[in-house]
Amino acid sequence: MSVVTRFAPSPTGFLHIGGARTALFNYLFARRHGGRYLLRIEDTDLERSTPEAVAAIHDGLNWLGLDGDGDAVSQSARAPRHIDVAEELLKAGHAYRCYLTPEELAAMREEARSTGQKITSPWRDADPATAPDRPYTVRLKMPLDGETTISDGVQGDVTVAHSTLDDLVMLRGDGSPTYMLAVVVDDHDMGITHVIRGDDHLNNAFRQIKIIEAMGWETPHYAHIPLIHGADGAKLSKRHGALSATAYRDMGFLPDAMCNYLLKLGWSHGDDEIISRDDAISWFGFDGIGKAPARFDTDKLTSLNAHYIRSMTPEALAGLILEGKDAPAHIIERLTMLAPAFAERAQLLGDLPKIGGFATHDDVPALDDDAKPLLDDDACARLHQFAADLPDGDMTPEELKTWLGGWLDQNNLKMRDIGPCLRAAVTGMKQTPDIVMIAASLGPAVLRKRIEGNCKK
RNA sequence: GACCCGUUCGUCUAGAGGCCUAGGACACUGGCCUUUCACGCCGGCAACACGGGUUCGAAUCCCGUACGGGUCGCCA
Repeated sequence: MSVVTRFAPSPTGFLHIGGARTALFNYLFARRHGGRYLLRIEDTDLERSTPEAVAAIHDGLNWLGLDGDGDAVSQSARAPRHIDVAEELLKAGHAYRCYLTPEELAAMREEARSTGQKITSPWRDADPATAPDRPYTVRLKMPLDGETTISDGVQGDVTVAHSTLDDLVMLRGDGSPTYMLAVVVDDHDMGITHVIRGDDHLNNAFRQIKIIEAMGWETPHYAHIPLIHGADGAKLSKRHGALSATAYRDMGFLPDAMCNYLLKLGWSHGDDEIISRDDAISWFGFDGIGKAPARFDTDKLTSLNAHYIRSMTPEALAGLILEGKDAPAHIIERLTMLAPAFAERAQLLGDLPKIGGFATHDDVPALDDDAKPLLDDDACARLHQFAADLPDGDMTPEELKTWLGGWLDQNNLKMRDIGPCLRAAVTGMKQTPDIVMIAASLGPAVLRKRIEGNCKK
């Protein structure tokens, strides 16, 4: 049997971080089994669904490399089909028209809540001839006794007594299908074999199964994954910072880091931490998923991001340092050489231009507050001497290091006498990678210009 | 309230009765390296929610308690 999974977000905003993980798990499971991973937009609630939100979700999925196979299905477009199924269930006697008004329902619900009972519509077994002339909903007839057990891929065997299940509404008073009906019909029609979703749907599954059984369809395999919580353990909400996947892109996180982090959040493969997409595909399975909700930890995401930044190519890093701007060939070459060293101290993509900005041009860089104190009169005197003695030709870092060693000996100086002040004058900063490597990459002309510019006294 | 699910270091987790004086990662922290910062390396802190069983032996199995989460919509 070929595996078919789906990610079915409701387009009420952006791609939620929890949704992104659900999508990832669906994607991974499908790929693992050589199956298909589909997308369905649950836009049944037209009032809350917007085209912008649909676009935002696609944007988020695309960023993470989790586009669905083929075009996304729009649930709202399938309403006629959903209604047909409800009619069929009505005809077969599995469903009934319920004429309860919202007010009556509210009262019954309150009553049921206090007694711990489920609500039961009096119309379930009423004589159709007594039906009033007013809008009605179509409800599924739940079995009155017995129980249902779901063998969930993550939760294991879960059993619920039918006596706790109320007759779910499939068609609203205005004739439109509800989510409960729509998911079931769509999953069936799309041939979904494995339903992987948040465990907030676990209880719904028992209701949905009854529609499936009433239609005589095959029940899919379920895997209800635990939700993600905020750092304080509470449900993820706005006060926990960013909720949307793309907000993390804007903050400077890499999609690979995000996927790796999301994968590790609630799923594990022994002690493995850095997991490539290929490994994830070959290792992923429900047995590695924990049952308890996990807390979102930005620190760990950040450390993973730092790792993935370091693994980027020098060319890609150079592009990031330039923030997409054009630069002359010698600058590109310089940045490509320096990039790995810059990457070593970056945690977010936005750190790169801050760290390597001084190398993106040949002008004299401004001194920041930490660098200024390093350039006192003594330091500047040494730097002028250094600039005067420096040979004209370009040198490799090794050659410069050798020359510098000799120069220091001649002048009876130590590296600490020239390193910090040279760094300050040439980069404008107190902290950078190896100054010898930087100096070599800048070349004598730029070095002299910057020393003179920043040591005018 | 009813019904479902869960509970190992601060956080993510390894762990499927003896391999556990509980391992890894992030965070925190001591040190080394060094021209600064970072990386790296070495070390430290720190957990089986609680109480009963079962067993020669339990983080692992059973029961209860506490706490946390989820669901109970003509929302999805």
